[in-house]
Amino acid sequence: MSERVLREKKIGTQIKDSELVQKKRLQIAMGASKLFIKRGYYETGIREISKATGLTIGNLYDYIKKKEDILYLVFDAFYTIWLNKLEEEGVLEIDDPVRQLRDSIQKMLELVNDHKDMVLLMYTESKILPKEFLKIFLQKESGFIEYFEKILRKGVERGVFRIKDPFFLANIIAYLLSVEPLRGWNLRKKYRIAELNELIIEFILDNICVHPVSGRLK
Amino acid sequence: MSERVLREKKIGTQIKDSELVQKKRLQIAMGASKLFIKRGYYETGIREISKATGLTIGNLYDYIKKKEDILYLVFDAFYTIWLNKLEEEGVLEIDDPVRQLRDSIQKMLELVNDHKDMVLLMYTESKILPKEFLKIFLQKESGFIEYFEKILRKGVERGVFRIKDPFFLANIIAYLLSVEPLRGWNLRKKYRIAELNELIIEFILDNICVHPVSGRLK
Amino acid sequence: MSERVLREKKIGTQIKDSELVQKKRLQIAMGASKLFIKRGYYETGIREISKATGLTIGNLYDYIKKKEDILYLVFDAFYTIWLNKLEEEGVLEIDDPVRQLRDSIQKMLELVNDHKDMVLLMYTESKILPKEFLKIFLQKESGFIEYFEKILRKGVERGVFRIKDPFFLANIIAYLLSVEPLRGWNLRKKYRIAELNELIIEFILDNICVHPVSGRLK
Amino acid sequence: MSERVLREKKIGTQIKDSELVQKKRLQIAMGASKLFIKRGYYETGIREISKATGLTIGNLYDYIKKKEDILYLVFDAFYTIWLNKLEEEGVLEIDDPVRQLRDSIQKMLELVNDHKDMVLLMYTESKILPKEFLKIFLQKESGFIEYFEKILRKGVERGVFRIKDPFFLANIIAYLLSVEPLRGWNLRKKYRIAELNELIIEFILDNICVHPVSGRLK
DNA sequence: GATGAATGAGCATTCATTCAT
DNA sequence: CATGAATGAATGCTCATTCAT
Repeated sequence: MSERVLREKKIGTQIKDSELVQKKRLQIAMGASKLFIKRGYYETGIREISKATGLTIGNLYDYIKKKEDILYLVFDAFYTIWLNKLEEEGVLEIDDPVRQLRDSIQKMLELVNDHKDMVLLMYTESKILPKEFLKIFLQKESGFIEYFEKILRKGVERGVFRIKDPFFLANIIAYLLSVEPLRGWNLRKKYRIAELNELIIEFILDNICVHPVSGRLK
Repeated sequence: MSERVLREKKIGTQIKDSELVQKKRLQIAMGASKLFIKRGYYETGIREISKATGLTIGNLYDYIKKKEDILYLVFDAFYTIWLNKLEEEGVLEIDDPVRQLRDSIQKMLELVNDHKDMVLLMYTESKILPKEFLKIFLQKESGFIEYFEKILRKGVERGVFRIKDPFFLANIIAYLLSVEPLRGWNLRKKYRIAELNELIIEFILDNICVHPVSGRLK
Repeated sequence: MSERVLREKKIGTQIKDSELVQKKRLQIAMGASKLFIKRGYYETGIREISKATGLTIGNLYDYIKKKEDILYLVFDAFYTIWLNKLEEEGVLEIDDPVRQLRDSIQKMLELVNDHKDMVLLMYTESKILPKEFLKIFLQKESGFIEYFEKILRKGVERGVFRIKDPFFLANIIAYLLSVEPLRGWNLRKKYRIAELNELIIEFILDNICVHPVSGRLK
Repeated sequence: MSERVLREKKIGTQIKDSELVQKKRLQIAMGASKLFIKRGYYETGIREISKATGLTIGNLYDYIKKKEDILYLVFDAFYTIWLNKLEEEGVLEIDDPVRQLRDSIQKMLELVNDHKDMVLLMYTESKILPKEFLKIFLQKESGFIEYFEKILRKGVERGVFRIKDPFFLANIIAYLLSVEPLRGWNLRKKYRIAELNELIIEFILDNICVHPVSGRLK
C-alpha cells in the first residue's frame, strides 16, 4: 500500500517458538475482536477473552504483557487482513486513475461495510492503545491515505482530475469511507448499503473529474 | 433548530426543588466534562467527579442514578450550549441559502474547533449512554442534520444549488464538520485550523453551487 | 526515650475523621500482627487480614494504600506500646546509673520476652517496609540505642562504669536484648526465661561495672 | 566441626546419576543465592532462578520438589563453603585456647563480613525452610556453637578463661558474630569493618580472659 | 534427561453504589 | 438535603508447578 516500511513493533513474550506466537496471537485477536465489538474494550474482561480464545488466562499472558496489547493485536490482525484483501482485488495495479480511484473506493467501501463494527471499534477505542502502538496504527493509516494521494496526483498529471489539494482530498476520501460506521444510524433510515456506496462514490468523483463520470447522470 | 419537540428525558431524582436539581446537574456536567475529556469515561472515577464538582459522593447520587447518567448530563449540557451559541450568531435567520450555508458551516467549524475534545468524546463514548439517552442524543443530532437539509432544499428551490440528494448531502456536511477532531492527527501536519476550515467550506460549496463561490477561485 | 522528635510519617487516607482513622488503624495493626507472626508477611493475604480485623477489604483500603503499610502500622503500634510500657515502669527517671541500666535491661528483656514473636517479625520482615517507613523505624530504634548510650556516659562520668566506647556498647546491649527471639531455639534447651535474663544482665554488667554487682557473685 | 553426624537429608529426585544431581544442585544454589540476596526469597521467581542458573524450568524441577528446597540448597552450599574455609584456615588445630578463640572469632568475622548479605538472608528467611530442613540447618548451627563451647571449656580447664557458663557464652559469641549484618545500619555510621571487628574481639576476650589480652589496652 | 508451553488458583487492589447519621 | 464511611464483587495479572514431547 505504501513503500514506507512499517517496522513491526513486537509485543514482548517469553515464548520461544515464534510460529506458535503468531498462531496464538491471531487466535487471541480473532476471539477478542468479537467481544470488543459486542461490549467494548472496557466492558470485556480478561476472563471472557480467555474463554473466547480458548486460552487459559495464564497462557494468554504468555503472549501479551497487558490487556491493552490485545487491542493492538486485534487492530493489527484486521489491518493485515484488509491489506491482503485489497491486494488480491488487483486495484493496486490499475493504470487508469479514474478507474483505479473508483474501484479502490468501491472495494474499500465493501470492506468497511463487511467490518463496520471493527471500523467503529477502531475509531472509538484506538485512544486506549499504548502510545507506541497508537503511533504504528496511525502510520498504517497514513500509508493508506498516501495511496489515495498518489492516485489523485497521477490523475492530475494525466489531466483527468481537477484537484486543488490532493493531500487534503485524500484525507477527506479516507474519512468518507467511514461514514456508514459512524453515521449509519441516520443514513440507514433511507438507504441500503449499495445505494449509499453509490452515492458516496458519485459524490467524490463528480467533485474531482474533468469529464463527468457518474453513471446516474448519463 | 428543529420544530420536532425533543421531550426531555428526565433522570430520576428524589430531590423536590427542581431549580436546585437543574443547577446541580449543570455543576456535575461542567465538572465531569473536563475529566472525561482528559482521561475518558472509564478512567474517570466517581470520587474524582465528586471532587471536581464539589459535591460529596452521596449528594452526587441524589441527582443521578448511575455513573452513565453523568455522561448524558455532559453531552446534554454541551448540546444546549452549542445550540444557544448558534442562535446568538444569527445564522438561523439568514435568508440567502448560499450565505446561510457558508456561515452556518463556518460557525459550526469554529464551534467544533473550540470543543474538539468534547466532539471526540461524543464520538468515542456515546456508545456508553443508556439506550434511552442515546436515542435522545441521536435525535438532537438528527435535528441538526435536518437544519442543513432545509437550507439545501431552499437553495435548490431558489436555483442556486444543484444537488441530487439533500438528505445525503446534509449528512455528509454534518459528518465533515468533525474531520478535525477525528482526522486531525494527520491533517494538522500540514494545515492550521483556519486553512483547514477554508478548505472544508470550499470543498462543500464548490460541489453544490451553481455559480462558483469559492474565494480562491476568483 | 529520646528528645529527638520523631515526626510521625502519615499514611495517606481519604477518611476525614482522624480519630476514626487512628482507631481503625490500631484495629488493623492488632488484627494483622497475629497473622504476620503466625505465617509471615508474604504468606498472609489481604483477605485474611480483612477477616482478622473485622474490616471489609474495601474499608481496609480506606486506611492504607498498600499492603506494606499494614506492616508499618503493626510495627508502629508495638513501638508505641513498648515506649508507653517503659515510661510507666519509671526506669527513665532512676538516677543511679547502675540501677537504671540494670532495671532498664531487666524491663526490656521482659518486654522482649512477652513479645518475642513480634521482635522476631521486626528482624525478619522490616526489609519489606517502604523505604520511607524503614527510615522511621530505624530512627526509633536509634533513639532507643541513644537511651542506653546516655546511661552509660552518665555512669562513666560518675566513675561507676569503665567503658571504652559507649556508642559501641549501647549497640551491643540493644542487640543482646534480642538473643532470645533470635537464638532462643538453642538457649531454650538449657535455660528458662528468667535464668537467661539473669545471665544476660550479669554478662553485661560484669563487663562494665567498676565494682562487681552481679547477684550471683556475692 | 562436630562429632555429631549430620545425616544429610536428601531432597527427592528421579534423576539416577547422583554426581549430576550434586553438580546441578550446586549450580542452582549459586545462581539462586544472588537473586535471594538481591530481592529476597518471595520476590524471586522460579523463572528468574531458571535464567540465573541456566537450567530450564522443567529441568530445575528435576532436582528439587518445591521452591523452598532451593533455599535449603543455598543455605547448605554456603554452610559447606564456610566450613571448608575455616578448616583451611587451620584454626581448628590451634592448641592455645586464647589464640584459638581469638583467631576463630577473627576468621569468622571476616567470613561473615565477606558474606553479610547471606548471613542476613539466613536470619530473615530461614523460617521459610521446610521443617525437616530447618532442623538440619539449626543442627549445623549447633555444631558451630559447640565448637566455641569446647574452646571455652579447654580455656577454663587450663586456667586462662574465667567463665561461669561456657554454653551460654558460646551462644553469645556466635550471636555477636552477626552484629554487623543485623545492626550494621547503625554501627556503620561510626566504624569501619576492621575497627568494628577489633571492638567485638576485645569485648569478648576482655570479658573472659584471666590476663588482659586486648592489644589496645597495652 | 531436557524442554518450555500450559495451567488456574490465587493475589492485591479498585470502585460504583448504598445508607446510617 | 448533605455527608462520607462502608460494602464486596470484580478486575487485571502472577507464578509455582506440571507434563506432553
